[in-house]
Parts: sequence; structure tokens; C-alpha cells
Amino acid sequence: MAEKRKITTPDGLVADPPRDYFEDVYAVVRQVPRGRVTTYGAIAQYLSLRAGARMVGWAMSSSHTREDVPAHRVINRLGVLSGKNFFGSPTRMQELLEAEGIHVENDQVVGFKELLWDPSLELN
DNA sequence: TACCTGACCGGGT
DNA sequence: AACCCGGCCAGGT
Repeated sequence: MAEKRKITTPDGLVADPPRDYFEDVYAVVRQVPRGRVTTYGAIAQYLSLRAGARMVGWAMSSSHTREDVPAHRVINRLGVLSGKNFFGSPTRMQELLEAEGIHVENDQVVGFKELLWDPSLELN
């Protein structure tokens, strides 16, 4: 996993360098265990991304070519499959989750709070 | 340039 | 949970 780093702007503000946090995001997603899920916000918080959870979603939208990134395990804070339209078919994301024993009802992971894998708690 | 939208989120109501 | 709001910032128009 790439080193977390900060840059300082001429204004003296500390910020994340633009754009290159994509790889950091993928590195975290690759560590989400089978049968567990994580959220955009949890990833953003773990990486201290100033850009926030929204840009984690942006990073994920560019991950479709990466077979080694289990993008289906990333859901929103309410347990909803908000990214399902970025998978081949409308049901693909759900099918991938169910293949891991995760139950989905109405585009929402059943019992997602118990299945949540928070990198801030699980990683060092 | 200005405005809009979006795999988002936390806080307030 | 639901709704609204402001904050976040990359791309498109």
C-alpha cells in the first residue's frame, strides 16, 4: 500500500495531493475480506482524504477494469448498493455479494452493520 | 467563466 | 430510517 502523504499549499494549507489517491483506495478495497463489506466514508476516513467519501466513489468508478479489486464489497453508509449500475448488469453486484453469503434485499445488504469491515479498526 | 451533477457523509430536524 | 443542507472536488456542458 502506498505511503500516506500530505502536501502543503502556498497558503499553508495541508491537503492531499490530487488524483493519486486512487491506488491507495484500491489497496484498501483489496483487503476487504470475502463475505464482508466496507463503505466509501470508512475508506476516506482511513486514508485521511480531504476530498472525502465522494472521491472514493469517483475512484471506484474508474476501477472497473481492475479484476483484483472487489468493488462489490464497497457500499454506502446505509448499506445500499449505490454503485450497482457500474457493474455489467443491474443484478451483477448483488449476485457477487450473494455468492459470498451476503444477503441483499431491495438493494440493501441485510445486517450490514455486523458485516462492516472498517479499515480504521482492522488495519494498522 | 459558471453551473451542474455525482458509486458520499455527518449533522440537524 | 428519512429528509434537507452544506462541504467535498473532478468532469462535462
